[in-house]
Amino acid sequence: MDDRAPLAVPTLEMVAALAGVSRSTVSRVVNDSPQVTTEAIDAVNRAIAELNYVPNRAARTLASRKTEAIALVIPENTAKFFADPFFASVIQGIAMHLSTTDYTLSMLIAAEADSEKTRRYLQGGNVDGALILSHHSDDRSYKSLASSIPIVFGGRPMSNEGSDNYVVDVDNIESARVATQYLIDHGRTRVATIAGRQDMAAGLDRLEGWRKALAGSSLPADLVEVGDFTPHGGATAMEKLIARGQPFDAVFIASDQMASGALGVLRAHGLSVPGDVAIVGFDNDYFSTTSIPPLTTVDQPSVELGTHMAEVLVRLIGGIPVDKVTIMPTRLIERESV
Amino acid sequence: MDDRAPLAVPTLEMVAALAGVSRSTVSRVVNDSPQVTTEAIDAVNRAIAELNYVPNRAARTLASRKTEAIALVIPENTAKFFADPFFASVIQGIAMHLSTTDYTLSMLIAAEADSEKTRRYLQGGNVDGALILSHHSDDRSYKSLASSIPIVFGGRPMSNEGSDNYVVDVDNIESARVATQYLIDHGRTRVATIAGRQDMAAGLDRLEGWRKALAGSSLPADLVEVGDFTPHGGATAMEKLIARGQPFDAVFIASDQMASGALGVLRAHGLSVPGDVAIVGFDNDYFSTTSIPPLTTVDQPSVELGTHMAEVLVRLIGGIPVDKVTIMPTRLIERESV
DNA sequence: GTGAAAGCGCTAACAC
DNA sequence: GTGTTAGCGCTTTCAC
Repeated sequence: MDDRAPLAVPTLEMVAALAGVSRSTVSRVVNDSPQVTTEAIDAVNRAIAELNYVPNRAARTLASRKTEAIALVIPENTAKFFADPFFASVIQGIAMHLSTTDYTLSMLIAAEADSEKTRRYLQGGNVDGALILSHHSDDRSYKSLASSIPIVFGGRPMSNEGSDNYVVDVDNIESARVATQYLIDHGRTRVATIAGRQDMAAGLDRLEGWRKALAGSSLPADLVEVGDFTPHGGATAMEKLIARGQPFDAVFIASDQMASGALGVLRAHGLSVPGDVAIVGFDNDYFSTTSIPPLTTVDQPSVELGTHMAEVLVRLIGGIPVDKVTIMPTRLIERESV
Repeated sequence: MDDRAPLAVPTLEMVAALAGVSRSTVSRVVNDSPQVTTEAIDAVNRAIAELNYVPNRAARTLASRKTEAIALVIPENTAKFFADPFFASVIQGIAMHLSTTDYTLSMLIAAEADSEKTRRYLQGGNVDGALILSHHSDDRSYKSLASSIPIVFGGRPMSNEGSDNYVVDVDNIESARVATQYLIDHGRTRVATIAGRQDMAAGLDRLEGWRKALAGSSLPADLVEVGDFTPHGGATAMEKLIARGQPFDAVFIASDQMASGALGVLRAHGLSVPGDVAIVGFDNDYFSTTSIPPLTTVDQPSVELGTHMAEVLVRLIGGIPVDKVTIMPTRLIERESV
């Protein structure tokens, strides 16, 4: 109507004027301060509605020193696994949970080249806290950050000496042990493994679990090939395993994605599952349900892992006490590959 | 060393003092203003390094009215497809590209319940622009936003009447037509389709392409079942297709994820691929390369789609002219399912 | 319970 | 080329 003030973004001051109160009062109402009279609240809310007022986040952040933002740091090498259903689900869980709060989610692909940039961003008062997704060896730099800003790790950091971090994880060692033991309990005596990347905790720990199970049954633990958690990596690892020429009747594969690649190779070599080779995977992603045969695998609550990470961080920021370490439960899903 | 000023975050003012210049000059250096003497630049940079100064983003945003932030809006219904390799790749492309710029990526899961919240966020001066990922019918609300903030759509909006939007997409109709024609050219005469969700443009358009090819060859176009782009949906659709009792010797499936589910059903029914039924999928995700048999499919440059979306938006924000519509090329990958 | 006043840390005219 | 001066829109003591 009035073209002279075309896109005037309403400010708190305008709301105050319209409501007939001071800016402080408007601010109090907006921030749910308890000590404001009902009348004032009503007047202000009416004015807010009428003006279609939206608080300016930058101004708020500047004045309050709170950003209401959380960073999701994904190391570049991990970003390549974006398509991995496990990671995707974790991220989805994080995003979904945060969308129910007032926090904003900033996604950061941390270039390994200049971790400086990431550190600056995190320390530059851009966010109230950070979620750091599972990654490899050089996570020491992030750990140091924890002293200046709340941080929650998804998957234990590689360098876990201090173990003074907040982390949400599953018990990879025990889960892998159980999975391997399952194979042994089903009469398999030559149990190989396709391990995950050895520069990631999950890769390391699942291999460790496999070793433990074998050691406990005094079975040889020599058949190990390392993959990279991708289908292609799984296929390559399986090729190598077969090329060794040593017989095996079972394989514990550290991720269903790798299993998807491995299964194809097995079939190409005329090896049947579970007839010739029994398989147990890890993740319980959709591949494991649609594969031929459906995969016996270790289920981990991926979405919940994300949800919980977000929850822990939000509490941490809010000064509410939380457990440093949360281990989410896994369970073996029995299907037809064993 | 000096415990009396423990965590004093350095400000621009401190840098100015240390460098012996005014705050304006520091600001100019930080913002790469051309008209500053080399000496001044050096002095400032030295001070910045010494103090480990990081500009406060909120203050900057407040003063300059630029946020240097971009929102990635993912409609809640789309968020469920987070694990879909196609979406994951697009997001990865976006994030990777943005990480090379100064822009920050805010991920927003847009709850359908209150799209108000999303709109407010986008209009509240929190971001300089927004990327909106492919979604369903009620995208009209977002389109109206385009007048107040630069917006780029990934995948054409459903309600494309005005077509006055910036969009990055592939030609789904033509790609599907080519895929279907390929089946026909290989002698198949009863070509069915498993379509994608009909409340998404990609679902609609790929079905349309299939129809076109069939019409062009005067073959019947009656065998269509609708899936939801997930493996499970693909399996269900295939079950229905088979349950019809009408013979078919080929199926164009609107996504490789659905094909993964469908393939299992085919096998369960003792139908061989491509012997009994030829299959062409869509996406060229990793499933198509590891499946048995490897899938002939339509490749779309998913990561590049994301990269390009980000590029277009950044230009748009910068006031640099860009094409409204970008259609990225697809190509048929011939493998062994036909 | 409410208002006044003083910034939060930075950018952006405008002078010099 | 560089400094001065105003704010950007909000929160937050501190009085009243």
